[in-house]
Amino acid sequence: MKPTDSHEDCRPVGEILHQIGGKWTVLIITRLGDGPKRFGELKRMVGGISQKVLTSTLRDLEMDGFVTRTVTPSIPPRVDYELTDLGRDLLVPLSAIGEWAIANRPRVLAARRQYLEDHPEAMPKRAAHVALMKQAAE
Amino acid sequence: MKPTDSHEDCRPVGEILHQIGGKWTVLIITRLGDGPKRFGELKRMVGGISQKVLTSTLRDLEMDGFVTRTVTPSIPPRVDYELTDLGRDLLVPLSAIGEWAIANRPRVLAARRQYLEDHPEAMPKRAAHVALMKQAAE
DNA sequence: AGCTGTGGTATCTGTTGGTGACTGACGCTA
DNA sequence: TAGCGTCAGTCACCAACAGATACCACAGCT
Repeated sequence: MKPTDSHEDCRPVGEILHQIGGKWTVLIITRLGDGPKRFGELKRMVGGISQKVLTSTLRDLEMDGFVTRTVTPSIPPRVDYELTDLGRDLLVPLSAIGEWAIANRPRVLAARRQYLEDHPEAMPKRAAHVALMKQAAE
Repeated sequence: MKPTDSHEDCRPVGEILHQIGGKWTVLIITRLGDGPKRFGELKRMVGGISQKVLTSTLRDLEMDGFVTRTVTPSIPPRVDYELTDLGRDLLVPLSAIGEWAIANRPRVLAARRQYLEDHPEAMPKRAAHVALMKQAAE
């Protein structure tokens, strides 16, 4: 089987999913789904994100054409972020997968517990796993 | 310090999307959608992935309960990977977002070109952006 | 001996994301 | 009038992680 053909169908998927797979991206896009938001507003809504990371994530989303950035040069300055048509378009499959994640998280957590029972030596190395395991513990 | 309640709806989404947002995860899951595959078979089908990354990605997917790993201790050893029910379940929203990515990649690429025109000084810092820009250039 | 094909590990580097300090013009307040 | 907080960032530094390169053990074939 030739890698190249089927390959080309899937590369862009990987690329774009890699983009939106950033740690905070989904949170931000779904928050913006309710309407335009200011920078600090987003920061408070998301909770736990640093300014630097929020800034760069929003820059990326702006670069990809998912959000617009509107600056009002007042004192204090005001910056509004809003989803573009493309962003709202993305919101559809994104929230679909979001609902899937919410609905199936127990299954994933159960699978993790199971895995650790079956492979007791498998120390979870990745932080994300540890985080999920803590969720599983409660 | 809990910022918001709606927060809790979205954390799991971020976590799971971060997992499947790995560079190769989507490729692998969609390949496995056609049926069980052997390690080397997957490696050839995906094309360009290193063994280590394929191994660890499959480990993660196994840990999350998306694939099963069946070892036949022959010489040479044989390892088969197959989607679980949970994995096939995930395949549905995942391929939805996959189709979105394929359909909308031109829009994203156009947005990137536009952004670089509007902000000529904005050298893309992230490697993923550079990769996409190269795609945009051709 | 040397090669291929099997699945996987050891090591190293580039990227991501996180922390804390700093900006600059203003408004509150004590 | 000196200090503190708001707002939307930037900068320097750093730990953690993802992913690429190289290697391993085993068997069969030539």
